[in-house]
Amino acid sequence: MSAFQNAFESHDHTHCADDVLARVRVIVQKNKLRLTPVRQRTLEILLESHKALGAYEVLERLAAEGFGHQPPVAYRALDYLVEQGLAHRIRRLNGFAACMYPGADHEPAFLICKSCDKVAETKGSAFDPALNQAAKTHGFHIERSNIEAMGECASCKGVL
Amino acid sequence: MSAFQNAFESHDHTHCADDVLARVRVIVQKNKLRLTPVRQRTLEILLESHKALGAYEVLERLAAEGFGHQPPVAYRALDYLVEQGLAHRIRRLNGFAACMYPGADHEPAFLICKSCDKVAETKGSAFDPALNQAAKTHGFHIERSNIEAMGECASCKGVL
DNA sequence: GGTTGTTATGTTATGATATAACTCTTTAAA
DNA sequence: TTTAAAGAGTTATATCATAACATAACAACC
Repeated sequence: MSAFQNAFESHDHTHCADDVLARVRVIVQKNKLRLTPVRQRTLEILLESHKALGAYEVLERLAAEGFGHQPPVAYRALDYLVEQGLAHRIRRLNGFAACMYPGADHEPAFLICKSCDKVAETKGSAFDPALNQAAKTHGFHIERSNIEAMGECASCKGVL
Repeated sequence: MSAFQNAFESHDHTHCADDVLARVRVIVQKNKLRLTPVRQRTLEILLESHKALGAYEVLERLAAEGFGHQPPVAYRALDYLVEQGLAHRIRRLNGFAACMYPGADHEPAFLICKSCDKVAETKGSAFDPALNQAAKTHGFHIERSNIEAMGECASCKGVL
């Protein structure tokens, strides 16, 4: 089973973000997470776009809204969200993006458009089969994995 | 077709590294690459271990051997190797590792052991099927992709 | 073989990303 | 209502990466 949140197509983004937030609320209840104001707001900021934001971009926003002004404020909130599976780190961009499938327990994979900078996440539940096979054969135990694919989205291809 | 250079198992590493270097020499000839002293030495340094090295670690080594002392010296050599497919960037570790399959035109995937810090590369030629499928369906054109899996290797599992 | 455009190497300086270490506050639980 | 733990804020600094510029080496052409 697989799903794909097409960040690249135009869509009702308010609905899209609200939907994620609603699912997050359920998880927060269920797992008794402490989604404090900074953390909640950080998640909302990530959800405003399908782009990966740098910690300092997030910090700027938080500071402007009356939260702390120093890097650890943003990093801590972001790290917490990542730990809880509510956000992902996009290494290639030194950035963070909200998880589009919170609670789904998946190994995230991303399509990153080099032109519009947006990031789409797929919810494939499993590790890459080839890598998984190689790992099994050699006794390597995979704990986490992630895939980042660079390229160009349909909209941007059309435009160029 | 798939292959796996098991960095985690004990092996004749001199042979392992020499073998890669031999294949690199062929590629250099064929593609008329300019594998200058800094670049060659940088590659050799990466090949000394199966670990990903930070640019500043490489720089220290280069500087000690009479090359330049400033960050761009290392970054340029490393970037060149990456561009030519002779090395890979391991984002998760902010590091670089020699490519174990130079010339094979593959989408690299890595197993990274959290205990011993070594990195093994698989040579699966293609993109992850699930992601590739999602991309196709939505008109996204993947140019490059990479997979990084964290976990623990067989040797380390045994030790712990 | 010298001129010339290109690539490579080195420098200084700075930008961007990330964390350590500590203080005060809030929260939850005894 | 005290108290231990978690959170949020601070200052300072570590780590990773690149911009911009000067000099040297190379190769290709007349």
